[in-house]
Amino acid sequence: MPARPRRLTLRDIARLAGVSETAASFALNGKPGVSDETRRRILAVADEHGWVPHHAAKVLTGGKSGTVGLVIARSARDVGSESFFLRFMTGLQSVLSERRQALLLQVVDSVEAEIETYRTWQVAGRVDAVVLVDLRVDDPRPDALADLGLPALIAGGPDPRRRLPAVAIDDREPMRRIVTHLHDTGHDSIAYVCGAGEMLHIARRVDAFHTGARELGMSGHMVMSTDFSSSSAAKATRLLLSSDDRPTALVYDNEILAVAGVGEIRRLGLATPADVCVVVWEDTPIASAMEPPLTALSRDAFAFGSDVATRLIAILDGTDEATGDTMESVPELIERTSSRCERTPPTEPTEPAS
Amino acid sequence: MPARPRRLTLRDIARLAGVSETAASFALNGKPGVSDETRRRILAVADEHGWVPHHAAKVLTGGKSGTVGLVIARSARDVGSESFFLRFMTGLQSVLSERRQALLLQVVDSVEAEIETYRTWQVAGRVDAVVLVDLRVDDPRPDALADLGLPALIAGGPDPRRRLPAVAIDDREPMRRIVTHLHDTGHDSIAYVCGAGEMLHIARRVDAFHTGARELGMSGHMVMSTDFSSSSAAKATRLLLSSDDRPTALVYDNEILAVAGVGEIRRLGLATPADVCVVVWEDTPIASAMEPPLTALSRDAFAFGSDVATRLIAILDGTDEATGDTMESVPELIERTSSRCERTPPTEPTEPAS
DNA sequence: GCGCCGAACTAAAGCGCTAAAGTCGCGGCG
DNA sequence: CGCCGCGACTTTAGCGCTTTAGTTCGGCGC
Repeated sequence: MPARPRRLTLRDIARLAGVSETAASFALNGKPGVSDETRRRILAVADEHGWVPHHAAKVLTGGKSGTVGLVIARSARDVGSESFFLRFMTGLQSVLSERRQALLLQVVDSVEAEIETYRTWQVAGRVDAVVLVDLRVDDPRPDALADLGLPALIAGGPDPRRRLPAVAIDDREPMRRIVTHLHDTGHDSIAYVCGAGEMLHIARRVDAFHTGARELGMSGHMVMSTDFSSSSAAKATRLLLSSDDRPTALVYDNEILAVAGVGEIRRLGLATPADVCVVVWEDTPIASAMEPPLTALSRDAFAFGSDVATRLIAILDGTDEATGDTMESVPELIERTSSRCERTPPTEPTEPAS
Repeated sequence: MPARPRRLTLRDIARLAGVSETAASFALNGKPGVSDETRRRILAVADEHGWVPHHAAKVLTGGKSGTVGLVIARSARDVGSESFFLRFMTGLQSVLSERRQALLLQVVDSVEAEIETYRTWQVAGRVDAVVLVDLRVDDPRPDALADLGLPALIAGGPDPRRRLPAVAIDDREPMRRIVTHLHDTGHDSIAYVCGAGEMLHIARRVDAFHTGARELGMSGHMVMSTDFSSSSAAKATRLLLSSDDRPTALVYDNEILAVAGVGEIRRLGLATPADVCVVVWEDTPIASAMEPPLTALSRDAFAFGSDVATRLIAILDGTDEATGDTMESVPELIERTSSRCERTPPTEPTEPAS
């Protein structure tokens, strides 16, 4: 077996084209200083040999690393449960790939480890920017990143302290729509089975849920927080439905919870939508294929990912002032059978009992 | 705002510790050539200032890039549908993170673009190795990678031409078990709704499906290939069940197809498992939470990912001869209600009609 | 004919690190 | 007593690229 030939360097290309390294560098980077004729020749040689600049060398000489970082702080086995995240990442990638930006991925198990990863990446020059996901209540990460001076964009904020820009998601309006929809179809007591309460977006949804129900004068509005697992969704459902004045509609945070919930409802001898209506906060193929098909909030995770990537690239290019938030469009509520019940629509608002 | 201080270099650390750069380098890399005393001092200084070597510089001086590449060649919007992939990636990451290996991710839309990405990564020195997924029938990638000389490990092979090592998955045995299970519970005509037929693993499953059914003397065994979408799964189901001698059991390739299938079965006025039994090739929370709960093949995608990562690291360390295949353990078939039918078990094998 | 200018190049330095090749002092040995 | 060898360093070169400071040379004005 012949020794693998040393990889081609700029020097080789320059020699082959009969010019200096500098000339070759100018030509290949589209800088002035070489005649068109020479430039063409150099490019031809480089192309012919399939030359690609050595990444490390380029970075070392002040170049950008061409890499965006993403670290996920969840217990590793949990990450894979819902499809939102993968769809989001794919959307991110679709834009990044086009711009020849790579995605550096890391899964860690705590927010502290995540911050440490950012520091290391920053100091080692591994990434040009990072995307921050899963913002928590009282999250130390935006501050940490701002202090580090590592360009960052929050996916799903906004940052309560406004130190980092965000592609924000409005969780309140969709929740308001869901609650209104349920109210308009005759429900007076509803419940929300949500994920981990320390997530900022969950906290916002919970708040909007209560506020919305209260404003519409509903008599019951309960929230049960789960750990995003099927079993705890089933348990929450059982608890909620076993009370005497049980809610007539349940809102689930994602497809995993909803599937578990619907199963549990059936097991309790109740029917959907006749006895209990169901709404899911995520429209996946699962939602529409279930029996009955589930009313769902149709968020476009892929588009969200590409929006984040697009904004991030603008920030890196300096064409975005890297401050302030952009807002994702409010998702549509796709009404399906699971919330099509025969309750009498609310009559004229009755005088409150008090 | 004070100008951000220049990042600390090895030179700074060396100066602060009162030694030469080389001494510092030796100390920080655990190489001989410095006294314990000096080494301690250097380490203390580096630690105190939170020094981390500049990645690009390290790579440039012959170091490994500390990065593993993964490129996914699917139409971007398709990637997010099934959970297997994300769980696999998380498993990968869990091991890689521990070893401070980063994962470089790229989504492209064709196998050709994928090969081009490998070439660029290789020449630019961006990755030390890559993981190859979604092997196709007549896949050009293993050969391309072998020719490039870029260390690679196939997740889910084996490579038909044996040019690359693989962490192989046995698709035949699980399929044999599924078919046998169905046969033993009294089915004589079964069908398999699979994904894209050009995938190598799908081709193997299809083959095992037919072979198994034939060996057990079943009178019907049909296969319908889909594009992994809900709608085409529903269509396949409809077609299969509308024939006069319709199959009494359906096998689906993943949770998306199964959910769509079960919905369609119900829409056709048939019941599961009474009229049609269902088995899914993937046990997710969805499978167990559905009504009825689905009999499913319990593959551990997370463990698969970590096995791949472990083997890859061994290859990079040179502790693995980087040839030959390791085999994932055969997944268990979790029997649930969806395949618990009341058909009479097969009597003594009857004489073939011929 | 001479100086000057700009275009088209080249030489050399430097990014942050590693590694091969010194240097220096000291104990041991014939 | 001179020399060898060795441990503990330092000096120097070099990884592949960019960039700053030259260098050359042809043309142009006067």
